[in-house]
Amino acid sequence: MVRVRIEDVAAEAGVSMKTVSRVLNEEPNVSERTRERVREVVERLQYRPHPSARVLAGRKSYLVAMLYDNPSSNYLMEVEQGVLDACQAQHYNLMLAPLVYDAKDIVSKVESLVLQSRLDGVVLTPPITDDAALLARLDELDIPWSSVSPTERNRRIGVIVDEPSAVAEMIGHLASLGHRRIAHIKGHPAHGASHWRLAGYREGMQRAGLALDEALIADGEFSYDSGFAATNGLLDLPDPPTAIFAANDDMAAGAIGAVCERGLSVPRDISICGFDDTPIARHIYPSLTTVRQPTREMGRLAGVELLKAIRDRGQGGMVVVPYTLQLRRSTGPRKA
Amino acid sequence: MVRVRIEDVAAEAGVSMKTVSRVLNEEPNVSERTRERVREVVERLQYRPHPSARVLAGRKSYLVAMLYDNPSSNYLMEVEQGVLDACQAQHYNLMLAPLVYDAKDIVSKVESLVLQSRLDGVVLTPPITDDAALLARLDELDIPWSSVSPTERNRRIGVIVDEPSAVAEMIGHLASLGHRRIAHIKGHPAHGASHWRLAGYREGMQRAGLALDEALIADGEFSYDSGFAATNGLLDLPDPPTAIFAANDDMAAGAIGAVCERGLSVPRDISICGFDDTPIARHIYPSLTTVRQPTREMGRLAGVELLKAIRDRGQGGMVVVPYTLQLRRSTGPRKA
DNA sequence: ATGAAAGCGCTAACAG
DNA sequence: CTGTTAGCGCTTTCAT
Repeated sequence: MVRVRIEDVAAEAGVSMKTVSRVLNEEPNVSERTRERVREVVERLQYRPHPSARVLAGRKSYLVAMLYDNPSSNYLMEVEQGVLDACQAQHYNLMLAPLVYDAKDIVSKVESLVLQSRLDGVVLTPPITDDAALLARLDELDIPWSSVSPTERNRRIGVIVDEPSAVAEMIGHLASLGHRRIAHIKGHPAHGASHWRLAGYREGMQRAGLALDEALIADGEFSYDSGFAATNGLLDLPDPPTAIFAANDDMAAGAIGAVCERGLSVPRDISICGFDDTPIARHIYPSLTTVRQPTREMGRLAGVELLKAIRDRGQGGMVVVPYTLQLRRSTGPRKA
Repeated sequence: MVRVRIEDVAAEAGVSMKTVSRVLNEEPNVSERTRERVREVVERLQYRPHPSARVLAGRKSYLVAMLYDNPSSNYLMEVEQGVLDACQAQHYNLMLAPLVYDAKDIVSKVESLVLQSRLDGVVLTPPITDDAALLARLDELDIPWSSVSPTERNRRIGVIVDEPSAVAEMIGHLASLGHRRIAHIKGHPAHGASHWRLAGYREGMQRAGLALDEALIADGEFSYDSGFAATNGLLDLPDPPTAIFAANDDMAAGAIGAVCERGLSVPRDISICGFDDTPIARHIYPSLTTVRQPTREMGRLAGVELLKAIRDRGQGGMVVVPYTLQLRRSTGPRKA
């Protein structure tokens, strides 16, 4: 089994190398008949261009990187799979770039990464999506970038879900179960998602006509432990909440842990809900009511939009994907 | 910022391109003085070889693939990170190759992958580790391969933990808590791990001097749902177990769900333990007693051993890494 | 121990 | 619309 080269295809199709190259790269100036013939030969010979030769000769690297901070979160790994889906479909390579989000030298780190590896573009994930200096530098270098769930929603290219509406709807669900004292455990302050989820909480409370008690808004940082601690604080309040909306599933899991630890029961004594629909949501007891974001699909779309922009600056945009409320067993009617 | 090429280094050091190349690739036939001088210039100019040029000109691809079946398991993503650690450290690229494990055409699929992408080697994960036909073909093609937790432990290159001992120790722990009727939920039959964990269960029971009741050995397939179903079966037994060892954490989570569903309590009414120490183990209530495998480290070592073999056939071997018992809250004394 | 020349397989720039 | 020529930056081969 010896490798088929572009020359072989050209000979077989009775055209020049360059014509084959044009067909492969969907460049203009090839007649439809020739195009067809070349495609047929490519298919028959199972020809695949040699990636390194392509990169070396051309000005594109066919390489994009995904920049991320927390390498072991479930969420990120789902996104990664999605980005990978998009890249593989278009024969791009994906480079994983774990970054310690230390604002000090992040710009220069990314800069050398981009230059050294000749990246064609980058996918940004929270909270790196919100580093203004980095975004500015990428623009200067003319490197297309695409963001997953950036805080600034009108930022050119990327994917978002309408988080405030999702949360407001979730609060509405709790209200419809009779809850009036609904608490919120906030996410990590550096993540834009925390901001939008809090906004959705406020809006949901208002829409449901419920009083906003600042004592019911607790600090968290997206981790299990922070959800656990925040819940203990809430339960110690003189007039504790009957429902808690945690800004993500990990914190909701922590909340359930804290409630169970006190010998209370979810949802009988208190309802808990989260956000993300990570695998854990189905695997804890009781199963978690949460907002489902199509995480993998979001990664894929972020990749697709980025590749559009790479092919043609000016293409690619901000895609809004739908969320869904996953009503499971951790929420129920307010205790009589 | 223009790219430094090997020519620039050569000129600066007053030698030929080829000499620089020799130093870079640690080839012989360069005097120590020259070597030093070249290294100094490389450092000063911050020179990095262009990966594509290297691949195109040479016979190595600097590319290894990780073959896997189930793309969304926590376990696999940890392993992947580890393999990535090893690759990045040695400037190799990692290609992710999700494969539908359908024994029929897996050999030819892998074959074309290896040939088309010119892989220098592959990392295999369960259950692909155990496909004899595939292993034979890789050997024929002279492609080095490294396995993570293969069933056959004397298979040349890879990483394992001593699973039978780990499980036997866990059973010993349960026995020391007074449990005598200890059940086991088996893993997926196609995975070698299932075999070893069952063996460890039998051995542990024997060592503890406990009777082996085949009715207490239930089928599972590593999923939450299969653990849930198996547990329901066990609890319906005329003389149900007081402790359950599930072959992985997901099934243990399912077991806890099934127990809670019946209004029973873990560990008061029944003890549950798992295997793997995935993130879920700390995030469910009660937190899960389990066997910790250093998953990411295992991926890294599989990568390291593979790269040794790539550099020099005959190098690389089977590494045994230590396990640890993570005693948490899901196991306790047998109910009086 | 070192170097010169000839590609690797493709695309860019320029001709027709 | 199509083809020719000259590299991309490195490693290989073969001299010296």
